[in-house]
Amino acid sequence: MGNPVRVRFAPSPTGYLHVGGLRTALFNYLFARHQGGKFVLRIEDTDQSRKVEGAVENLVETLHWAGIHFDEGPGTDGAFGPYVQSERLAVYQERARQLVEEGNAYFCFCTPQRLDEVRRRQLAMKLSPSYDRHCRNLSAEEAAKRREAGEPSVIRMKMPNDGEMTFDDVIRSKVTIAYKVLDDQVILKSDGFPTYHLAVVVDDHLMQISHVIRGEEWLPSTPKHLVLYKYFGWQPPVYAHLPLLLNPDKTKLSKRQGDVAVDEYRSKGYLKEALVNFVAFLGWNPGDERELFSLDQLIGEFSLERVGKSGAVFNIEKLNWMNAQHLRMKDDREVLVLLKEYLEQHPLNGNKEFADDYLLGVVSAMRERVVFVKDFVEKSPYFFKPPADFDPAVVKKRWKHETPQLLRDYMKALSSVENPFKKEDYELTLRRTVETVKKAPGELIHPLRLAVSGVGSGPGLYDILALLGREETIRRINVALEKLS
RNA sequence: GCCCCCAUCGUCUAGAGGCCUAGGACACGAGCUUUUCAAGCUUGGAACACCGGUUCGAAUCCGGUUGGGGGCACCA
Repeated sequence: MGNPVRVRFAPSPTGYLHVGGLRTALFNYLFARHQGGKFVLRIEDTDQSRKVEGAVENLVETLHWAGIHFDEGPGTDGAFGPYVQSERLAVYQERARQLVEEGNAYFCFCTPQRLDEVRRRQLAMKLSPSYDRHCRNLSAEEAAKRREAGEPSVIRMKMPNDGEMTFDDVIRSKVTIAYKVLDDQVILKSDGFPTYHLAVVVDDHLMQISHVIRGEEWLPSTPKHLVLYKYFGWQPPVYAHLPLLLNPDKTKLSKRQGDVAVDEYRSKGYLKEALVNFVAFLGWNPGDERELFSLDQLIGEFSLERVGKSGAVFNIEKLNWMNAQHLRMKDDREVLVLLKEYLEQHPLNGNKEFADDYLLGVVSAMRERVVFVKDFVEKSPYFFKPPADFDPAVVKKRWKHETPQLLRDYMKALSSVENPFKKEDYELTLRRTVETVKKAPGELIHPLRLAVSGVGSGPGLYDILALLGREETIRRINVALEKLS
């Protein structure tokens, strides 16, 4: 066995957790747990201009909601903190200075305007934009003099002039890039903050990260990181670059084309189980035909070897299906808890309280027919309040001349039954009622459903009646009679 | 423009040279079941981007083409 497995999820706190971020976090988490390693959360807030108030808290909260818990991170200190990069400035500055002293980096005094001009010129000449290394050969003395004079500067790393680098990636095997297409990257900005490239290398090393599992957008800059490892004389981690999550038009997943924030899915009523399961299958699969997994099962099965290379479109239809599946896997009691939560947050008119037993009845009647918890209310509102109106199409189809009489007969029969409190009693009574007048059951069943629910579809009629109870059933029939006759 | 990555049904994917007249899932169509709607079951249509090689044999290996994506900041 080699070094202990330590992985990290390192988002920048720009507001909310993106589903792509969730996927990256999840893969890191699954890998860590499967391997018996540690999962670290590190906040990459080295761009002051992109700071968003409360973003870290929100990020952590969302991760926890999804069931992804970190072993070390902000507020959960391990031996390698702090885990927020803006609190580690001195570390980066010292390392940057070391690089300068050893001749692997240099001070650069070029102004943003000059850089801009250079870039424009290069573009005009159809060259790829990169720093022209104007300050690379400044003497140490001159650099010191200009810095003392108060001239703003950054530190750039020196890229080798020629040759190429080949590195291994668990997902893509070997990747080769020529040094000459790589820039003398800024590693320390003029405000004293590091750029991503320096911070990520220093922190991953100091935090003893064994595997870097991150999005494919980092693949082209990995050689820069590797060069830094070489300059520092450190052993680089194992890299695994995950395929991107895509919009339906195959571009990199972004808002404008649907929801992208985990919070949005959460508030739309997606179960964390479904979202996690779904996102895990974007780029990974267990190799057989199972696809419904709990988080624990994912941990048990996950491996980087089974991660694919090509981007995956975020397909909401399948997510919906998975949500329904996960909802069905829960027993009635668990669903009851979710339903009560929903009811609390979305009070019906009159704020009526419903007994657990009643709600449990609704759950078992509707569970095969819902995708979201909210559907219990939205797809069968008649369980929560009497129908305000009646579906005209159904009225037209089912409400016949003889209907009112049939309904009256049924009410009468119901009233005379001793104890019509069981589902079977509603059915028996109905069959007897139609038999006496020589009608088909359907001639009463359909209008009766319409009368009590206002619509033409739903759970078994007798389930509805039994839940509503005799009194309410009769009340609703009378209202329907009044409104529809 | 330059560099890197990728390429199987509309979508997510299985497939690591013969088991592939390419399997599963979502979505879609049909049927069965049923008091309705779902669910369930059965079933249908639907893909190896293209061209060359290698090989007795290629979705699988190699090369090229095309297509798509990503990256080229004092952003991550």
